[in-house]
Amino acid sequence: MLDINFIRENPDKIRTAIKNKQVNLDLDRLLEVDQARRSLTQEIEALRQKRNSLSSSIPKLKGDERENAIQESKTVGQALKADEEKIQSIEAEFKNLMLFVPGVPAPEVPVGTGEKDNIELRKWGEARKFDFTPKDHLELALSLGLVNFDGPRQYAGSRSYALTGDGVLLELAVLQLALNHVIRKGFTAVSPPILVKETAMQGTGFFPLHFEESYAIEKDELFLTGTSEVGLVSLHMDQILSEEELPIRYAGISDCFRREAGAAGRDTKGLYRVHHFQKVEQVVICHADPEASLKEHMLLLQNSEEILQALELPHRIALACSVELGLGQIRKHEVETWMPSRQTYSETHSCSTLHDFQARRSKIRYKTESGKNLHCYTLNNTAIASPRILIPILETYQNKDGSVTIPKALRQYMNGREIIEPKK
RNA sequence: GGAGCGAUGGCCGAGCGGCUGAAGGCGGCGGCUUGCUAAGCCGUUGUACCUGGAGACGGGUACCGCGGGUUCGAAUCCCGCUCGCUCCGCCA
Repeated sequence: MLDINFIRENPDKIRTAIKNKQVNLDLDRLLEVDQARRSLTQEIEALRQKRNSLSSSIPKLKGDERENAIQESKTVGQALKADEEKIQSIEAEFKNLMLFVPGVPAPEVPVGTGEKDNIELRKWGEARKFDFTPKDHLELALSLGLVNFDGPRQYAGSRSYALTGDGVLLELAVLQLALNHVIRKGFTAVSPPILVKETAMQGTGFFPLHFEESYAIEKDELFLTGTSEVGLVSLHMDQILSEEELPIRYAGISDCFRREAGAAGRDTKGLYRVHHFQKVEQVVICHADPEASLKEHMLLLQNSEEILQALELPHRIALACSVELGLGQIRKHEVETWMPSRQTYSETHSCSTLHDFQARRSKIRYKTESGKNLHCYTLNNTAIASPRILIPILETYQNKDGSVTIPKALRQYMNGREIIEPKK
């Protein structure tokens, strides 16, 4: 959600954002409703003022004067009731439209219509050259006994899987590596609720637009979060923080659930696109300052790169173009890790700046030294997500005999082991 | 799941139809005091929106968990919901 004052004063910026992000929103209608809402509010407040002054005079009056005042107040009350009913629908429409106003992309964000317009900023590492025919992660994982698809498919449906044996340990290892890495950077570990109310989904910007992406527990009116970002940001919902608390840096760890509603039939094989995964997520709540926010953004990006470097996985950083940005995102960097079987860099991390988009929805503010309450800025980035990250690990670290060498950084979390051998 | 109790400002806590944006205390801030001194005294102290003003600041409206109702008038009465606590039951 954006500041309505900003929207009123900068309709052109919003219009451009709507166009470049390809958002479906009638801005003129919003401005119209805003105008109607304001003038009706003024009318209502004038009526209330009248009623209040009558009410306070009534106890002091006697006889006819008192009766007249009561009658007049009744009349005012009726007019008020009519106006209040009228404003209800206006207010509802206004609130709904406000939920669809996009954040304005940062100046450096390229205008684009698809992934092809993202700008590659840098690459790290060299894609491994194999002197044998490499297997893909699916073949490797199956032959090493790291995963079971056949069973889960029957009782859990498509895109389901069970990690087994060393697959479980490998997943725990990457999660621990990432979590410890960001904890060392001063982030506070949090394992937040993943079953949340609609208010948290709306507050973080996932609802109403991406309602179809989440699993709903209808019976209890709860939703499964697709990222711990929801739980972490919502931790401070409706709060006025003190300035000294900022920036707040969290390392969330949680199961993540995604319906992949718009991706039917895409990436159905293997561990790339699944409904349920584990993720260590970085979330920052900082001052309402674009510069400070940018610094935090770069810090988040750096953390993720360092984790991939610790794993010695080749990757690249791309600046997402306008249409690739989510509704609230101001800027986003994709971190893409080289996946040998796909012969391409594929997204494993996503680093976003949202300015006050989430904080306004979630009512997260802080009090400045001068006593003003400002909405915080929020940011987030993946630290690691599994099992997707297992794809480049298995494929990159595979050996000719079908075994997989465990990356050095993970060995301390794998009982010091160096290799995963095929089952006999 | 059953029974009961509760939700008031940053915190504690009074109010239980008009005099209450809300007593009192704590905390915070400003000032005074400097022989009650890790203290005393005085003042001040919420949030949002509308509106006037360059600003300082002023006017108005709303908010006593949330939403509705009764009433000329609701923190106070009624209904629904949410959350918390206690007891019973069930249970990782």
